[in-house]
Amino acid sequence: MGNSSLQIGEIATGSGVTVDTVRYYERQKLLPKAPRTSGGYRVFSPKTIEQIKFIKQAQDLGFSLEEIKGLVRTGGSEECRQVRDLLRQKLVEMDEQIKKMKAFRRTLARHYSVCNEEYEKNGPKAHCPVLFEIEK
Amino acid sequence: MGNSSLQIGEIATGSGVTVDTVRYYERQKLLPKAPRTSGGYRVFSPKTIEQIKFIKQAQDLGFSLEEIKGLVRTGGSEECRQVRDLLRQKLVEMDEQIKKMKAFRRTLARHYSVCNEEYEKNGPKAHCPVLFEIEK
DNA sequence: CTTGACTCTCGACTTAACTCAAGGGTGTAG
DNA sequence: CTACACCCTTGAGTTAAGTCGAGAGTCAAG
Repeated sequence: MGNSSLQIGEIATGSGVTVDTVRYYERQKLLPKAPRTSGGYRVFSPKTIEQIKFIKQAQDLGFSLEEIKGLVRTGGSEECRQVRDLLRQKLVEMDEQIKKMKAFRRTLARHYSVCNEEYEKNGPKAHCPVLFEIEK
Repeated sequence: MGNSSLQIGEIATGSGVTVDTVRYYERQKLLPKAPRTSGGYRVFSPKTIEQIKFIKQAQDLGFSLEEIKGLVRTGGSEECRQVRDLLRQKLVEMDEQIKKMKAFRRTLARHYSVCNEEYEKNGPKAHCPVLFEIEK
């Protein structure tokens, strides 16, 4: 039974966001409503830090907060099947996304080598052939 | 020598954006400044459509317009080496991104199977164990 | 030579996801 | 008891990437 109640500033620094963001996430229902002390201070459990990291990670991958809310269902009254179905759908979407990323990576790699060859041949003043310059 | 001059509406429908967006991209220098007719209408070549599709594709993968501008260098006066270096850097970033996507996919997949098992066991009223509910 | 569809600019509005400022309470150390 | 670092709410501001409206010009068809 370690000391497991943190205040908002500790949550913020622990998870790499600002206190404003933590409050914002609570308002947006991405985090459960934190209980309060008699003085009105929010009280958090340490796992809130992990929750925020999860949110940030998903966000970094292009999920909107609205979508993340779906992945996270703070409400608790949601039925398990709904969450499960949403997760399955997200998995499919991610597979597509990964595929697209790889394809785009190949596109960029091709641009890179065209660009590189041109540079090797004509030096720094080369007329860059990438994309919009490709249009000859 | 096919007919190769389109007006903004054709570009827009051809690339799946609005005319406002095309003008916006021109203002933001994501597209070269289109020449005008005597009447002031912009004149585009059909490859503008491909250029816009490229932009949209990159954007869909999480690049900001500012980053895409870097990949695209409408200016023409840029040195080839700079573009090449930027491309190389972007390739590295994309590799990281793809790696992260795969890791997150695994996270979601784990959530999915936990969720699914719970559902199989306790039916639709199951207490969903995913993430924020994991904190039993 | 008048429709009607299309285009032009300019400036204001929108949405997402914060971010900040003002004005005021809380809590603990000295 | 008084600093001082925290915390609170409310409401306004910010940035990115469009989106919309007003008012006006262009151009092919009839």
